Amino acid sequence: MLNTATPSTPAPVLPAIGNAIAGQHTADTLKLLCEQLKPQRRVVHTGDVVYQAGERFANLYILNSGFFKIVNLSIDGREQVVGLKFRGDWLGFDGIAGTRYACDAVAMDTGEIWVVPYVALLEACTRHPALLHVLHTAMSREIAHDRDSLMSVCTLPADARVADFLRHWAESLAERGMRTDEITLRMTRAEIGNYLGMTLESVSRALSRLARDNVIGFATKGRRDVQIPDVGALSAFVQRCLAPAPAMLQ
Amino acid sequence: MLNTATPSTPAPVLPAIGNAIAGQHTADTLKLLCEQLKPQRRVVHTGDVVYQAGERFANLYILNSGFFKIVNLSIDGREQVVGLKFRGDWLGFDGIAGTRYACDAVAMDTGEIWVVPYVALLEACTRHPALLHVLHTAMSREIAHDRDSLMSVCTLPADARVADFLRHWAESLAERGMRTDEITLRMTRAEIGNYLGMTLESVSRALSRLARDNVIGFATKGRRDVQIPDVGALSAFVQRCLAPAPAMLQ
DNA sequence: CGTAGGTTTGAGACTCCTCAAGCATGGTGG
DNA sequence: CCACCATGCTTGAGGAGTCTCAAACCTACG
Repeated sequence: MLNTATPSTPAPVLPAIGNAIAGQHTADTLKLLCEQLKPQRRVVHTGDVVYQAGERFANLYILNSGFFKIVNLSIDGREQVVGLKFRGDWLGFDGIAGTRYACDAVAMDTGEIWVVPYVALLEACTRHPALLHVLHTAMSREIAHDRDSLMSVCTLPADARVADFLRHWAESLAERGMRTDEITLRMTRAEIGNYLGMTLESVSRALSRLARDNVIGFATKGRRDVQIPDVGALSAFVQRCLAPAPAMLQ
Repeated sequence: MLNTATPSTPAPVLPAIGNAIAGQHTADTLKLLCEQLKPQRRVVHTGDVVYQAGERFANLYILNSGFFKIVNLSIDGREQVVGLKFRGDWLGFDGIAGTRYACDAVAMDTGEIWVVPYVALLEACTRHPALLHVLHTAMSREIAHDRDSLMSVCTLPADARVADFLRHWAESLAERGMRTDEITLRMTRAEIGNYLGMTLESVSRALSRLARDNVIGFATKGRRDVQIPDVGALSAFVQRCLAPAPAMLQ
């Protein structure tokens, strides 16, 4: 659980399938926010808690670099990873409604977050309406994505869920202009399984099958790094899982 | 699938376990919105589509009465109920980010919605900042609730999921000042199962078990109406499902 | 009164979980 | 430097839970 020396946000690199301006949108938005809000910057390391369930809500956080998980806790002690956040994402929306945060936000790597007091943000929005739309867009995206997660968990078998998880991860990186052909999962199998509603053993088996089918590859050393030569192959794998025996030997 | 003659929002009635001002918060918020926004009112009937995935985003909708489902659609044709909405809830947040709605919103009963053009809402917010906080609260609640749904699906066995679903439904009604001792499920078993990530048969079996354990009851005629004498019993049932064999016979 | 849609219940199949063992990796201290 | 340990990963065997398929029932409606 110690910090790796290298932060997880290398200089943006072209994604495998080249959209030359990939990541530009994220970068532009971040620039706007930084200029308008002059946020306090805070460096976090693996395991650092950005905010905690029950803590009084005051700030939103914008992720400039690093990688974070959102963990929901139930009264009876169940623990559930309900979200994963990358550069450009916001943290803390869950706190607006109840005056207290509803879950934990934990860094899974070294990174930098921008602290934005909610009241200061609202004030800035009156001066600069574009900010308000950026905020709403971020919340809207989160709502839409949470629904997609629910659909994945509800409609996909275990193997497809893992494939879809990797696909989404790769696409998130691509949107931010980062390379997707080899990604480093900074989550254990147990965390992935928790997020996807399955056991760590099932995650491991799913990954093994994906590797056997050459949909993904493993780096020479260790199995934390996953090679994704073709993101489309992951989508195809998902479809194959959904069609039990399509036109097998047609 | 025809409309029932009676709309689903009777005059607010005290909830089973009396919080004398239950529903007051919802009512107050709706009053504020109505006064400030003077929204266009629209009556909908069972099956009416409020908005559709792909349709150009322009409006948000506030639910004054009735009962609605949010349906996500995947490219490959999977269909997933990802949300249920009651009086006081908002519809359409998913459209803000992408300029188009990301899912379908469908009425499951006769009801009334208030149409609020997004740009008009923003304009009104500059004049009346309290509106902005109401909007953000609504979005925040939605985010928090979506996460709770994901946790339910990921961590609870089938029976507990159904119990938790009923508990949440009853609490939603209670918050709005409606009676919770006998509720009418306006969803088929298939829809419930889809929402909870299980088959209609499993839902049916779960309900039968809940009835056998006297956690719920069925009305004399038909099995659409569910009696919930004690919402706490549903929570207890969920806990019992989570503790496989706790202190069985000491 | 017949039909259609929704529900219940059963039996068998299949997926995924549980439990267990063995292996790999990386850090620590002798 | 290497033995040692902790942690995480993989794989197998067996079992629990859920799904699939099928039949029968019930209710509403024409």
